[in-house]
Amino acid sequence: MQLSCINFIYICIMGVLRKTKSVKLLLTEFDKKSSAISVITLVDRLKVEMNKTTVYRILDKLEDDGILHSFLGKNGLKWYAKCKGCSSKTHHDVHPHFQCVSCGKVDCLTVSITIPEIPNYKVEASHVLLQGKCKACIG
Amino acid sequence: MQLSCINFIYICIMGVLRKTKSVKLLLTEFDKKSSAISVITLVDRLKVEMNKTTVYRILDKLEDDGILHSFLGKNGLKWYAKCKGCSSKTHHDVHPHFQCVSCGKVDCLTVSITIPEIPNYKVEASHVLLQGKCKACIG
DNA sequence: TACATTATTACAACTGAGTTGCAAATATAA
DNA sequence: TTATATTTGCAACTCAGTTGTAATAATGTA
Repeated sequence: MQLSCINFIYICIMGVLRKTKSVKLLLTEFDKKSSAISVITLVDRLKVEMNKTTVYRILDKLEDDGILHSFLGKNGLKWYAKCKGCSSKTHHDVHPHFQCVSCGKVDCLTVSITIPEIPNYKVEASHVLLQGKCKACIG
Repeated sequence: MQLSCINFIYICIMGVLRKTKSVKLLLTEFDKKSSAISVITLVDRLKVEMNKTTVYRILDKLEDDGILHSFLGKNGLKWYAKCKGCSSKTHHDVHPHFQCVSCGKVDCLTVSITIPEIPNYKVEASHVLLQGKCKACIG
């Protein structure tokens, strides 16, 4: 059973993040969709309910608290998705992301990509963005 | 023996790219350094010699002609590096890039990273950005 | 419930990378 | 040298993301 964001936030220790109307609305967006959402989409979708600054600041805090993780899409735009098993201390979401060139959708992939040992370099983090066609767009 | 950019450009078929003073200056920058250079660095370094619009437009053309390839760094900023064995038709430079968190330097890595087959996804391109410490910053 | 404290929000103004339109300048071909 | 096509500088713009501040709302405590 996957815990919804809304439920999760009521259970987990959220640091100093308050249960405001804006926070709840934002989390509801991530409950609706399992795939990632770009910040510009969120700002546009919630423009009636809240200011774009609020969106940016809440997303930033939710990431700090290990509820969401962020990454950059193919144009350098920021995306967010739900974390699975992250804490505020460590983000375990170092997984690849897939962006469909047809419909633009971005998914978190569960496959793990092996980064080989590279002489003279000490690799500490990896960002893998794959592009191609998603299931719906292949047919 | 590695051909310098300046020499390379005189030999290769460059489409409709003209040998202007600005093009030569830009290519000289890539001859000086073997690692990648960010656009903002280039714009700043060449601000006396040319307009930033010129920098952006020349880089764009050099990429089209397979002389340079571009990718996004950790902040979504654009970087360029010399291509090795690319033509204007196909860019072979689908290699990982490494960005040092200490000094900010970005290198093209020669290692190849295997992207596994992913069910329901047709992967067409991959962007891999590794972060950590480079040789100079490990010690 | 009421109050004090602290976090959050809206708003407007800003930053900075990257883009666009256009007239003037320059490279190339004839 | 001239005609043609490309390139350049400039200014103004776009747009994602940030910052300061005053007002507002959530939380803890009495």
